[in-house]
Amino acid sequence: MYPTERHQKILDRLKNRKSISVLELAGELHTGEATIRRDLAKLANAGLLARTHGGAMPVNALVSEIPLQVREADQKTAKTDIATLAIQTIFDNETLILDSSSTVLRLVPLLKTKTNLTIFSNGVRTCLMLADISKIRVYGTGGRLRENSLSFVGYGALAAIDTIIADQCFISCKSLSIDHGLTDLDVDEAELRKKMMAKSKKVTLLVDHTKFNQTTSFHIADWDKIDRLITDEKPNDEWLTFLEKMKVDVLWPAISDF
Amino acid sequence: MYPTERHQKILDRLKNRKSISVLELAGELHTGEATIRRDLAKLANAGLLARTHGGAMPVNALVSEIPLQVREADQKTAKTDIATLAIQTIFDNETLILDSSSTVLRLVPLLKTKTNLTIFSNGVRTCLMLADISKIRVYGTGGRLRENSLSFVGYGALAAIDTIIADQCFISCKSLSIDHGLTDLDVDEAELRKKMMAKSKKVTLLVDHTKFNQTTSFHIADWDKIDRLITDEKPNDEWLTFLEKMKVDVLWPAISDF
DNA sequence: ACGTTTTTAAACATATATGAACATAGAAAT
DNA sequence: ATTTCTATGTTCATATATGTTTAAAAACGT
Repeated sequence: MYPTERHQKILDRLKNRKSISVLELAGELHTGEATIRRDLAKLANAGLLARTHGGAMPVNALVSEIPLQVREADQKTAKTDIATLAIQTIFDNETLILDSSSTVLRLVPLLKTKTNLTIFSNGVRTCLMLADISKIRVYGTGGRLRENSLSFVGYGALAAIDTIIADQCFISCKSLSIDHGLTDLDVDEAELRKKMMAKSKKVTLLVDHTKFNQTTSFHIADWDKIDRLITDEKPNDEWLTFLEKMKVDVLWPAISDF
Repeated sequence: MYPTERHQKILDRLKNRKSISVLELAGELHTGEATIRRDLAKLANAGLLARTHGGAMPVNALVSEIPLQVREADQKTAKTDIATLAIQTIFDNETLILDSSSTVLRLVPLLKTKTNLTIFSNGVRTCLMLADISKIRVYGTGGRLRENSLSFVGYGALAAIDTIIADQCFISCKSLSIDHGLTDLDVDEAELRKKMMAKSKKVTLLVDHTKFNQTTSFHIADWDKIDRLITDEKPNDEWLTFLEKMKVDVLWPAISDF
């Protein structure tokens, strides 16, 4: 049996179930566990299913994004580290664009240390948190509301971003790859981030280390669009060399240990 | 069973309950207490439930996250009465505009009884509550965020409303007067409501009885722009005569006592 | 306020799952 | 026929998940 044929069978089996195990698949498809794991890794990478320990779950948006939220909760300190570095790159009187990601959201409380900021965001939670800081002018993009991420996307959001020019934008994404650049699971979010970057003089990417060397369905940008990358762990030498070549400034917490 | 799958089950179980205990979950899901505690910690960390001693409570995360303002607390039954009447004027497949007022907000939970609605709103809380009802397409206007009302106003909001045509709009206001029509305390909110009315085939005003015979600074509209008025008490004869002359349909709760 | 009981979170132990490295076999290309 | 490539299996160090124990914290009854 060819891999592609098996991939299809795996997806078929998963369609009618809420989950399936590696062992189960290995048995039914008469192949080894390693093979199944490799298959699942590919399918998960393509966004066709969600990997779990011991098996996989279908990615019916509803089901899949919740576990992702949970997984993200683990990275709590990572995101705080990132935010602490990021706040140092922001200056008084700037106009910023913030995306709707939870990583960027962590930056919001720290913004109260700056004065006279103007901030645009498509994140409902981001806007809500910013509303507490009265000295910041906050603009929401509006647009279609994505329920699971509580963010505005689509034509309305794109049009809103189109009307402005920002000094900086801070964005995150689901996955990073040297070959494929930044990618995301949602086409609307990807489009919007593309626009955000285009309308900003400087682009900073905030991502924790778990996002490296992964690819998801929708392309956001290539590395030449990124000015600065802030993460929670020192990237490996391959990445550092690559990022230097692409003229991306890289910041991670250890850098302050000198 | 995988952690992610169990997380989902925990959330499912919690959906229909006011609380659930660790022991109960451990029993039903055939796993140890420690595991459940670890799960709950993660889910709570992700904001998907609230931890209690011995168990967990559902946290309608989106809504409860926002402290309900004092304004919303009083006139509670009045606004519920109004919402109950208003929902009967809404039909499946309609496109609605809702303003950001707390009176109109009370209408949102009742919208789940309708199908295929498309809703535009400038209220952040309105959008958040609507996000819970997955079968509704929700569009936020975006614009400058007014902190105290958590609503979007200004050019961005006006431009967003300008792009649409709605079947109905539901708006409220600070004060009503026979001579001066509808008025509000905020110039931006007034402008926006004017635009909302202009872009709707039918305009319904939701106001409790305390708003009658008052005037505030900014003019929203005269009575000829209003198609229907829903309130919580029968207006006096002067008002009834006037509203009849202006061809405004008036609804109040007593009307259903027949 | 006090002591008792329950609940919790951290530390540890164990079992299972994972991905990387390597090896092998068969298919495709030369 | 030989080489190259791909798919698969095997092994192993590591990561993850769960259960168990224990000390501290919180809730409770008196």
